[in-house]
Amino acid sequence: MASNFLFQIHPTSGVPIYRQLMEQVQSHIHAGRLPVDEMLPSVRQIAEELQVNPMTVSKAYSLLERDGLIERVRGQGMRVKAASRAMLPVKDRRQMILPLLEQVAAKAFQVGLTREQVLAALTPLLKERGDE
Amino acid sequence: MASNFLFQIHPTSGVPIYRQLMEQVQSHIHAGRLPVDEMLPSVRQIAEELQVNPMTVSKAYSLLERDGLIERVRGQGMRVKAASRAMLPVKDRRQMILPLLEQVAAKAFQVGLTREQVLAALTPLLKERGDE
DNA sequence: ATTAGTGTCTTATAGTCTTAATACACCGCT
DNA sequence: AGCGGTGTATTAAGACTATAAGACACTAAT
Repeated sequence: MASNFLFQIHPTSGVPIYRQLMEQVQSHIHAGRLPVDEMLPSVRQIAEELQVNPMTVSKAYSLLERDGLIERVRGQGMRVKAASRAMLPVKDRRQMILPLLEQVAAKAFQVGLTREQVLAALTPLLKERGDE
Repeated sequence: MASNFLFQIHPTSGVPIYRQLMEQVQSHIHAGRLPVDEMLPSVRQIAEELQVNPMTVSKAYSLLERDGLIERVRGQGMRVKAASRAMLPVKDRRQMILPLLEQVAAKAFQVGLTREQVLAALTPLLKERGDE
């Protein structure tokens, strides 16, 4: 029940489920929300919660292992790899959100919204810096 | 050669090409960049410029016609439909960028960036309000 | 030893996305 | 009538995505 807040799928986005999962695991690791040596939620657990096929989750895990972010512990599950540079400095974490921000800029231009209008719409959506 | 700046495809995003095209046409119409009765770039023209199959472009156009945004003029091409509420008020155009902004908020939280850090990264990407 | 829990492999099925090459009906113009 | 321009239908193929049901090797705990 721990991964309730960790993952969520947008079925209408067009982005494959396994890729959405990969991105989110990666983000959580780099944000320090999934510390090194922490065990990830099991394949079947995520599959159950998100109402998704276990093999789809397994695919995301396999690719993350291939990328060196997590490692497989036989009979136990997946673990955040020590070698993975978890908890990156702010500068690098900013890098991770940049593509999305560029997308926002492009969309704002297409829709014809000014800088101020975009910022005014975004600001209330961002958390005030409560926990951690 | 007119559609050079109107459309651009992100091949790595995972989002189907025809859906990227649909979104951008829709944005351009609602921003007033494609006025009512304006003829859209031809299927073959877009296909050539984006190095994409004509049927993929046609699929986007067909779905946009089904949605009532554009209409087919036999032997000529596609035209921005009069009934389509082009040039929406700011309030409605803001609505169109909202899902993307929510995505930013979620990602910012995952990556562990504060509100100020996100705004500081986004601001320079947004155009200063030059033309139109 | 048994049980329940890991991730993964296998086989099969279905659907979506994209490309390719051809062909058609239509329009505007010469 | 002919030409070049519209969008679209057709057929075929290939790659990718997701699901289903079953099986396997392994581990931890009882």
